Amino acid sequence: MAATNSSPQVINYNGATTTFHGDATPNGLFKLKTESFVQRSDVVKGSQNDLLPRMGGKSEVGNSSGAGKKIKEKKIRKPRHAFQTRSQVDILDDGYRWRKYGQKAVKNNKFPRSYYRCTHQGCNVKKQVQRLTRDESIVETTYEGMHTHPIQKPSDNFEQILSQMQIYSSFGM
DNA sequence: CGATTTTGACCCGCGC
DNA sequence: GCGCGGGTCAAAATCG
Repeated sequence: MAATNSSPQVINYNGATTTFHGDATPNGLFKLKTESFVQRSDVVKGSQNDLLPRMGGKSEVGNSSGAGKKIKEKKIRKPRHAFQTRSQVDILDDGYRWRKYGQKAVKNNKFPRSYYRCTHQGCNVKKQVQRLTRDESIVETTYEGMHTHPIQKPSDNFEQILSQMQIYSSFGM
């Protein structure tokens, strides 16, 4: 469901308030509709969140093949950026294709959290969307990783173009 | 028919 | 050591 490619009706940042927290860009390209800034040092905490070998996953029921050995690689910091967008829909399309791979309910929140993943080959960008119980109109989107491929979506909104432009300027490295 | 969604099960880290 | 919370994957179901 939700938006499909070549869909005439796509939910964009139309009248949505986006709040960025985490790594701010030195460039003043952030001229989007920023109403209120929320400070949250919850992004990129002092923890090692490198790429784990294989955590969650059930290969086979009752399968205990002791062959999973993996050495710990270097601790690479995972770029995690939280975005708070004020929208009525959780499906905020940023121009990329996402495939939902899970949904879990949070204890503090009444609404479940959705996990999305980029359907690109080699692009392991993850994104999670969570609705705030306090404000059902507020959606917290956390992006993990960065895209390295052009957007294959008809972006008719200038704001979107600016958004991706600034993203490339900051993370496109 | 293919891609994507949906739901349940499984796993890991941490706390107690 | 066990429990809780959070996160991921896999198979089945559904949409286009």
